[in-house]
Amino acid sequence: MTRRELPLDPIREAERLWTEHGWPDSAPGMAAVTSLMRAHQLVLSRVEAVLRPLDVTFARYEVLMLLVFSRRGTLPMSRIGTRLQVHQTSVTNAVDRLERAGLVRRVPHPSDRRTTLIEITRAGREVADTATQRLNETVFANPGLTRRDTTTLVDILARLRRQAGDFG
Amino acid sequence: MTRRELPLDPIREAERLWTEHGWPDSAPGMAAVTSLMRAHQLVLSRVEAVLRPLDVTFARYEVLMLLVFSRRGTLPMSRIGTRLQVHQTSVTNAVDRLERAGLVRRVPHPSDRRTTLIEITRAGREVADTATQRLNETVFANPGLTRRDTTTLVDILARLRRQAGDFG
DNA sequence: CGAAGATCATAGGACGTCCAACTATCGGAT
DNA sequence: ATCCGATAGTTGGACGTCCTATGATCTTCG
Repeated sequence: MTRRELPLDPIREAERLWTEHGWPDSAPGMAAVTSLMRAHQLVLSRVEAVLRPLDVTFARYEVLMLLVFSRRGTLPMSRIGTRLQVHQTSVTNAVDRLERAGLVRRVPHPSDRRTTLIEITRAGREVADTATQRLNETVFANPGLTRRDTTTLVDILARLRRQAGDFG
Repeated sequence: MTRRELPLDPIREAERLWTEHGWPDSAPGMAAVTSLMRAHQLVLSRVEAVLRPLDVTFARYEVLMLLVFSRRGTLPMSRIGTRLQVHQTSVTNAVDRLERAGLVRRVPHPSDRRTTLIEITRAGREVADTATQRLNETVFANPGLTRRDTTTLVDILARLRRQAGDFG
């Protein structure tokens, strides 16, 4: 199907080249950034494959779960954006699709007419539950790493995120 | 500007909720997947900010570097796709834009009329050099992690990628 | 040698993300 | 009381990624 000539890790290759070309101090950082890009793609596609039959994407699944975990099953758009760390327009996009699919509903905020509240529907909760179950079973319970690597990864990325001003 | 109420790490929060809701075995995996998504976004936006003034994106930068590192400054489209682990259509897209910007050129393959060779231009090399220098200085030399964390991260993600069939 | 199968590249479409611009609405300062 | 800056959402556009389908070209094998 593909090539059999022992496919080396392209990122290790790049790191070697980086060092040889006189940028040894930047080689590890380059490798880290590149690894992150690839790993993200791989993991995302695994997740999307699981969600596809349910007609949701990971982005929309995250919105649903945020609503499921909220007290009243209701949140302002703005709150969704800050919690998920995505641009407001991405929230509008996700909510548009979720609403079209009948999984959430836009309702006016009682006191502030600028804000729109998003309310999860019965169908939305069902999709969220099914999706969670399948993701837990097929991906989260088996992310492709040992338990030890998994927690180390989470810790390191937490430091990276904090350092980037993500939360702390 | 935003809220001052000590913003906790949303991912730690989610992990806690996951455990409380009866999915303790999947909580670490969920946290890992989610962390990867966020970290990817953060790092990518840092990189794109550096490249924007040069009118290239990271995806196109990667194509340019692949060509820079190749013997003759020439590679078939298909080769670019497999090396960068992206879909063929993404390569077509990137090459279209690079060619429009005069950074690469499409030339016919001498013996196989199906394949198209991509050749980097003088201008392409200059952009690649400048971009590399700036990325090295501003991002790769300082990825937001200690050197130790950086190498650990690369190692863990390598295991993840191999496990997903990325190379090994 | 000729048909069937594999490979290469492109076109069109769906999605998510960001940015810039714009409209409403709120709220605080003068 | 009013004016002006901050905040909430939407719209339109640029990009990257994938998927499916399609047209050319090899390649392999009966």
